[in-house]
Amino acid sequence: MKISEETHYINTVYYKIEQTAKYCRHLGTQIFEKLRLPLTLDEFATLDTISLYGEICQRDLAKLILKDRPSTGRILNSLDERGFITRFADTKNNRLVRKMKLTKEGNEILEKALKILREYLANLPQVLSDEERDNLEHSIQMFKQGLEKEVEMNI
Amino acid sequence: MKISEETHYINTVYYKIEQTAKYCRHLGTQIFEKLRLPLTLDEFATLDTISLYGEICQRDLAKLILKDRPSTGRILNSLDERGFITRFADTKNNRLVRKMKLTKEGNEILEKALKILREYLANLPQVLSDEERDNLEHSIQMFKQGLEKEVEMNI
DNA sequence: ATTAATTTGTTGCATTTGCAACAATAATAT
DNA sequence: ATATTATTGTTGCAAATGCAACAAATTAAT
Repeated sequence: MKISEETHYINTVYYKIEQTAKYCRHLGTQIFEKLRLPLTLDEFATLDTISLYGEICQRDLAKLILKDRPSTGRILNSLDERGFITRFADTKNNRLVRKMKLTKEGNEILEKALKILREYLANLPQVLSDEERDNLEHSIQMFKQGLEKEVEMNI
Repeated sequence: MKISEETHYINTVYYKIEQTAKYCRHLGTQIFEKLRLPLTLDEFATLDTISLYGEICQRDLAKLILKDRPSTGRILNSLDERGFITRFADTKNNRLVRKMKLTKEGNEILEKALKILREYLANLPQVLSDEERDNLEHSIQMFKQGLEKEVEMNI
């Protein structure tokens, strides 16, 4: 194995961020399966985000949960069929949009999942110290803001 | 819009990392298309990683390029058909494996892509200062190492 | 010596994802 | 007034992805 001193892709910060993101997703789905939660990670993030904003239209939600519009619509269809959200017509800037909010059942399932998750995560060894995590959050925030100027997300 | 003070998923470091990773991937593919490079981002990363290691077996490569074994095999099939790599039988721990290395054409296309990329990236506004980027690399490295103990990647 | 377990790579399939095109509606321009 | 552009959500399809199952070959166990 010969290692060159030139920068290679796998040594860049882009690679490290993608790698870490994959770890996060794997770990997240593994935890959701292990705990037998009746929601996927994406569904949980969706319910949690709706609960944060109260009422929100689909496109705004799509931007928040990092999905495109069709994927967001499909996730919402499933949550709707299972009675966790209701969708209703509303307006945003005088424009007709489809907004949604949590139902009583949606709130209950979200609270239940949150409770189980919090208990589980509290018993995990801490990955970073508080200070290190603050540093990471700050650095990645700066980096993301730099990228935002260059990239077109088209959602 | 009511904002609660509780932590919500979209405020966690997991979310921020996934978000930033998506930006990286979008930006990467957009640049590769804009520059009309004859490789995709994944193909470039594959060639670049093979060139770094010289000779490597598929499974080890899969771990490095963050793909599973089938996806890695398919990327390699395509690079093989286009004459950028050759594959040959070899042994690793007395076990028969399929290794690969770059062909002359593979080296040329990689160098050409690297040259175009370097020129383009040199003219982009710097996203982070050197110090900030070092901080980010260090923080995310620590975080990744913490996650590695908890997550099973199965590649 | 047989059997069981591991490692590596491939195949096939089901799921997910991304993306373009469309419909509906409203804002803006001419 | 009409046409153009923009926004939102859906549909449909192609591509990518993940995953289980398999084959081949080697190591470890009994």
